[in-house]
Formats: sequence, structure tokens, C-alpha cells
Amino acid sequence: MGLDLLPKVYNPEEIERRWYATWEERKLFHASDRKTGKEYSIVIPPPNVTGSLHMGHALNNTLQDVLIRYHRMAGYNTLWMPGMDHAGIATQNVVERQLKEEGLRREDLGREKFIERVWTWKAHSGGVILNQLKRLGSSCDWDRERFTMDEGLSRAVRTVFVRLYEDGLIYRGDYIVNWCPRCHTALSDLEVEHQEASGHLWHIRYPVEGSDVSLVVATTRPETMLGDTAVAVNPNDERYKHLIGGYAILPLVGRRLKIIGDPVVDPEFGTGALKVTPAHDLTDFELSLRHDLERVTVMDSEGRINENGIHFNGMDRYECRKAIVTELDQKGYLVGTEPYNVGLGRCYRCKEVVEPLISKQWFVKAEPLAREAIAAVEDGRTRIIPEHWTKTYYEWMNNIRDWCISRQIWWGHRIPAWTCQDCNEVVVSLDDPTQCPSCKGSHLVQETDVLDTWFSSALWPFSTMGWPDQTELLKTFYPTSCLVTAFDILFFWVARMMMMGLKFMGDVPFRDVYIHALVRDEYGKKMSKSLGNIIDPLMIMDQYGTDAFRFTLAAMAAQGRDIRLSEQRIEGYRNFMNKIWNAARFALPHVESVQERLDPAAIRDYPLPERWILSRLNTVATEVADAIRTYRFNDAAQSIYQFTWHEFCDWYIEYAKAPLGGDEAEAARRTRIVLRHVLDSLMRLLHPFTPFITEEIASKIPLSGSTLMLGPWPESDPRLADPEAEAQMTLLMGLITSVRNIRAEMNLPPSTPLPAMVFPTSSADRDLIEYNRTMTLSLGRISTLDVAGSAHNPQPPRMSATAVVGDMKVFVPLEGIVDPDAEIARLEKELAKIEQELVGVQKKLSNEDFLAKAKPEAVEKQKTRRHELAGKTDGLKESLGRMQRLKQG
RNA sequence: GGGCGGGUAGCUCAGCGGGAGAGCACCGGCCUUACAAGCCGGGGGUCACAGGUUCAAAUCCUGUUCCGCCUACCA
Repeated sequence: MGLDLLPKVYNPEEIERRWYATWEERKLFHASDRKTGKEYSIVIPPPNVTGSLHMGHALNNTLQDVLIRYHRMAGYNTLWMPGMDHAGIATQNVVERQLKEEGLRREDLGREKFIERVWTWKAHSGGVILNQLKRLGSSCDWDRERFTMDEGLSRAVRTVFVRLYEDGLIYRGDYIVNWCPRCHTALSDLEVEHQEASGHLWHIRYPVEGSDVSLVVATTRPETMLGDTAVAVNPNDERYKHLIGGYAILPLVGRRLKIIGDPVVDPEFGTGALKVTPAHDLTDFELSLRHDLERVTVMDSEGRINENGIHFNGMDRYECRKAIVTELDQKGYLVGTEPYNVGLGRCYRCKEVVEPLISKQWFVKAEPLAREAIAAVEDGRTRIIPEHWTKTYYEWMNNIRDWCISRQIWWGHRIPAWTCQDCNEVVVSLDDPTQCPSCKGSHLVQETDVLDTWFSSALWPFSTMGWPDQTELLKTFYPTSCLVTAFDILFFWVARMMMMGLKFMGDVPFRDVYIHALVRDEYGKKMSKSLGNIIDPLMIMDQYGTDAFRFTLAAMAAQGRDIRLSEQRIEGYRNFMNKIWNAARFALPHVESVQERLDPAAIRDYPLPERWILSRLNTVATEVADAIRTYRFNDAAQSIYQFTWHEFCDWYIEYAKAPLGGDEAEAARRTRIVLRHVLDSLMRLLHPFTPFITEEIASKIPLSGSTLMLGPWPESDPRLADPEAEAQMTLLMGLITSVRNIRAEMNLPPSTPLPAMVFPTSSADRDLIEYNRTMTLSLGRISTLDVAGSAHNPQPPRMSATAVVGDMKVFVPLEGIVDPDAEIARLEKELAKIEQELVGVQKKLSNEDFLAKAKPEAVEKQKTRRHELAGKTDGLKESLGRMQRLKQG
């Protein structure tokens, strides 16, 4: 002993680097693809190849790693499948920005060269996030890393596309879609972010043909009037219903507009008359279908007015808006302008305001797929946790609209469809066709669009495992055990994986979906670049260590609530790491010579504190495992924290110093064995949360093996459970605390030893104190402990401070030290508190309804409480009375 | 408009039918050699508001209010 096995200062950085390298070298993350019957698998939500680690990733991957590490330790064949997403628009934008710096556009390179350029970019700058995930300690099976654009996954994508097309679940057509004029592509409904902005509501007069009256319409986007082809009113609107069937004249343009009646028009809104622009508004597009209206497109793909826009041709949409309003005003068509908050849709990638435009796009018919996905959650094949998200899931699935999957960009899976230039036949095929199956011509031109990135993500749980081949991996690990994600991609990703998994694998992609919180800043704001409130996980890891960071995230990951991350909190858990480190520094020299494991069968006659700590450890181990399995990460973390710091360190180690340093060899040996066992188990319980520090410490513990990663997990052992020891220890700790409390209240320095006298009420309690006299003396800093026998009705010391522990009175003689007034005040305060509680309990117990209707154990509990409180009250009153008498005479 | 989550100690949050909890902050005392990133002790809350159900409500129900988020074709 005496030699430090661990350096005095805990240096996370060095330890983390060293252990991660060791794990990778030893291939400890690798899952076997042979089925054992006890499998556990998770597929990572693939981060974008352009991404770098943010708090969301940190939380998401920490939780996954906790689940993975726990199950691996508990003996499961465990797979954590890693990989990345090609992130179509995001990646293309990055590379285009690079080109721009060189004064180039992607068109200057051409499609092939551009894509080459993206691959080059990926090779050099892509995937930095993977190293960041390693920094976080993620124990992914890196040998199996996949990329959504790699060959295998591309084959899966094609296979799926072809099958869906053949099944009539993919179609192509001219529809109105969300168009991003900046990214030059269509977007799905989900890819549009809605936002409110202040704008105006313009009232414009449309003269009715053949009369001197006008219809006044209200619009927030006057520029679209250039494409108006009708005016709609509610068919029940008394003001206008007689006009239905007639025509209005479009100001400035002069086009005749049919006046139609349709229930979508809200008579209450604006003027009750709606200008209809089928080519630039979704509602209007749908009106055009119902009423067979002409669709006049007036904007091009850049958001500029086209040749249909009379003399506004060539203007930007916003420029045109101003010009139109001015001209309408000049010509007397503008009836009014009012401020109005308008809903704006923005591209989720570049934040540009999207424009509804009609174009030829590919769609997935979602409803039949959604039906299956709903059923799978309804019948419990997949559970969503926390449960309340199922409602949101159903809500969306039930109102699902067809999914626009084509994107007019270059980086992505090119749609496997060809058009015959000779006969216009469309060929969708797994292999590139060379001949038109219809006219046998050879002039086939492939579709230029690529697929929505989320199309390939939707296949991730099986495409990464080798599908369409029936691989061993797939047979072993599909369906996966759990998917861990934040709710923001519940629709984008989770819902679509459900649909595709059920369609192509015939089974759900995962048994559980665990939806975790969003990480916000300490004021509850979403972290974002524009707000400048981002906390960089890498800086946190540098500053506090990865383990402290991970533990913080886990400790704060309560279900159904967002995390407000504050550095203070992280600092607190950094201190916890330090505490663990120092506990190990104390323990290791004592246990280094231990050569035998704890024999649970042999502990019955071990000293009380040894039995107590083993029993508590056993309980905590069960609690932690339960909590992890039910995704209560915060409970697991709290449970270990509390046990480690306030039971193991504060009590057990303090107790253990005596036997370890004493001259009783047998006692020391026992304590060393128990200490080794508890320290080893603790490292195991902590390992899923704080993998690095635990490995480092465990590597110095004899008999603990070369790694914690492969377990075993400390399973519950009934031979260690000892409720009696726990109750007894609680009493002794109370006794010790009461003496410490008196010392502190009397303003005596902690180093002052005090004499104490206790009056146990049973011989069992008396024996308990006698057997544990040494510990009681040293932990309570008690000089002499006088245990009064109950037989000879002992007298308490004349001048003393009193405490009542359970039903046992404790006296600390303080002749000449204690200030009677102070002691009286202290006792009165304590008494008031206890009496108040006692009143509550007595009230309950005198309530007949309570006695008759409450559960018997509840009544019993109150009775026990009454007994304890009454005992305490008596003791305190007695002492108070004595003090008062002493004071007076 | 519809839906969801939340308002508990100064701060951040657990608890979600039977004794109001934790961490941080705060106050007092300690360099008791594993740890001052620590040790010992302590103070602090009509659990948003109003009703109801129950023997019993922070916890369940209803309403009000204030925050946050998701969703939607009021132009």
C-alpha cells in the first residue's frame, strides 16, 4: 500500500484516446452475424455526410451507446450498425458553394464531372462526424459501416423503386409541388418549414362582366393574379351566389374568369371571394381539378415572372408584387390594404421561400403503405416510447399525402426510368435497358431526376444488412431491437421506415422506437447557428471529459421532456467523475493483492456494513438494468450516482478505513474482498454511461479481466439481498448523524470528540450498537459510547443535548459546553416539526373511513409512523423539560 | 383551426394516488491525507389558479391562465 496505482490527477483525454484505440484494435464492437437466439440490434440514424457533431447527435448516440453497451455486457449478441447519409440537397449545396468560390456553377462541369467532384469532396472532407462519434465513445460495429450511396444500398434503392412501380405504388404526373427557387428542386411537404411573417392583405376589385358591379378579392400574393383563371365564392354565400356561373374580368390582364361556387371558400375570411390561381397555389390547384379550370403558369423555376406575365415578364416575384400593387392602385383596382400575418413556407435546407409550382414529378402512393404501418403499431409489433407519440404518429399516417420523391438535383440516386424517344414508352428497370420493350428502338433517355434522400433512408434498417440479398446478418438482426431518435424526424424517417420495412421485409423494422428529447440551451431555446447559442459538444468533451458529458446527457434524459443543458450541470458530473477516480485511488492499493472473488454464500456472518453495501449494490444493479431496459436513463443515472457517492463513498469507504488499516488480518481480508467486489461491480454498472474512466479503473482491479465491455453485467443475486442489514445500518447511520448534528448545532469543530449515551429500547438494538461500536465511535467521532441497559431504568446525563433516532434516545453530555437557551431553541424547533407530522398521522388514523377503505398496508404504515413519531416527541419533550428545569435552577 | 408537452426550493429538473425530493446556488463549521472538483451539518416550497373525484390529490378528472413545440389548403 501507499503506492498510487492511479495518477493523482484524472486526465480524461489521454484515457479516452487510449481506450478507444484498444477497443477498436481488439474488435470488441464487432457483432457476429450468426444467430445465438439472444440478439440485440440498433441501426444508427445515419448522420449527414456533411454533418458535424451537435448536441442532438451527442444525446442520440450516447443513449444508443448506453443501450448497446448494456446489452453487450448482459450477454447479447449486439450489433450497432453505423453509417452515413448522402444528404442530397445539403451535400450538393456544399459542393456548389465550393465551386462558386472558383467562379463555377455545376452546369459548367456537367452532371458526371459534378458528381465526381462530390465524391472527391466526400473522400477528403466528408464524414468528419464519424470520428466525432468515436470521440463520444460510440461502440459501433465500424467494420460494417455503410453509406446510402454505396453500391449495395444503391441496389436496394433501385430494387425498391422498381417493385413499387410495378405494384402501382409509384407514379409520375403533373402536380403542384413545393418548389425551391434557390435549390431548383421540388420538395416534399415535410421539407417545407412553416413560419409566420408580417405581410399585407390586399383587396382587389375584379369587375363582373356585363354589369357595373365588382367582386372584391383578398390576397396576400397579388403577383399571382397574373395566373388567375377563376374567382370562387361559397355556394351558400347570399352576397355572391347569384354571380356563380358568370364571369369576372381580370384587371391588367383582361382575362375572363369563371365565377365558381365551392365550399372551401370561407365566407368569413377577407371579402368572401377567392381569386383562383391553379398553377401557384395548392388550394387553387385542387379547385382547378374539381371545376376543370385552365392552369396558367406565370413563374419560372427561379421565381421570376415568365412570358405569361404580360409586361411584368422577367421581374422577380417580389419586385413584381410591388409593381402590380402600384399599378392596381393607379388604375383604381386596389380597394384596400391591411397588415396581415402570412404563413410562409421555407426550404428546410436553404431557408428560401418556396413557391408552389406545377411540374412533372414522381410520387409514392402512400396510403396503402401507411395502412400497414398503422396496423403494426396498433397491434404492438412496434412500440413507440414514450407512448404519447403514437397519437402523433397515427395522426400523420391517417392524413398522409402522396410523397413527392423526385428531386431536380444531381447528387443522389438517379431514378431508374427511361423514356423511349421513338414511342414515348416509359421503362422502369433494375438494369439499364438498351432497347425499348415496346418499339424495340434504342433511343432510351434516362430520367434526370434523383430520389429524395429520405427514400434511401427509409430502407436503412434492411439495406444496411445486405438486402435484397437474404444475408445471415439480416436473418440474425432484423427486425432491430430499438430505434433511438428525436421526434423531429418521426415523419421524415421513422414513419417511412415502417412503411418500407413492412412492404419489403414483411415485418416491422424495429420492435421499439425510443423518442428522446431535444437538447436546448439553458434558457430553453432551440440551439441554432442563427441564434448563436450552440454549445459545441467537442468543446465540452475537451473541457470536462467525455464520460462526464455522457453522464450528464443520460442523467438529464427524462422521458417526454426537453433537455436544457447548462455547463454547471456538466461541471457537477465532472466532479462525480473525479469522485469516482478518487474512490478508486483509495481502494486500489487495498485490493491489489486480492486473489479471490467474493463468495456470496459466505457472507452471512460478515460484519454489518459489508452485508449492507452488498445488499444495496444488489438492489442498485437491478434498478439500473430495469431503468435502462425501459429507457429511463435518468433514473439509472440517478440511482448509480446516489449509490456511488452517498452510500459507497460516504459510508462504506469511511467505514472500511478501520478494518483495512487495523491489525485484524481476517477482518481486513474480508473487507478487501468486499471492497474489490463492490468497486468492480460499480465500474460495470457505470460502464454503459462512462465507458472510459471505468475501463481505466477496472484495468487496475485484480480479477476484473482485460475489459468491461464484454461483461458480465452484475446480475441480481438473492444471496446478496439483506433487508435486515439495510434496516440495521439505517439505524446506525441515523445514530451517527444525530451526534454529528448535535456537534454542528453546538458550533463545535468536527474534530472535537464527544461522549454519547444511547437508550436502546430493545436488546436487539443494544446488541446492534455493541457489535458495531468501533464503527459508531469512529464515524461519529464519539469518545465514549455508553449503551444503557433497559433493565435498570437509567438516568440521562444532567446537562445534555438530545436526539431521537427511531425509538432510541441519544444523549450527548455537554456540561459546560451547551448553552441551555440554544439547546432549548433547537429542541423546540425539532419538536414543532415532528409534532406537526404527528398531528397529520393521528388525524388520518382517527378517520374511520381511512381505516375502513384504505389498503391495509397503508394503515399499517401510518401506525408504524405514529409509533415512531410519538416516541420521538416524548423523547424531545422529556429533554426539553429537563433543560427548562436546569435553566431555572 | 387541430394536436401534444410543460408550469414543483433562487436556478435546472426528478417524482405522477398514501411521510414534498435531487443537483447546482445559499448559510455555518472543517486542509478529519482517496477526493477543497472535497468532508460534516443546515436553511429554503399554500407542488400555476379554480372547481371536482377519493378515506387520501403535486399526483386522477374538468375548467382557466401562462409558456414551448408539432400540424393545417383562412386566400
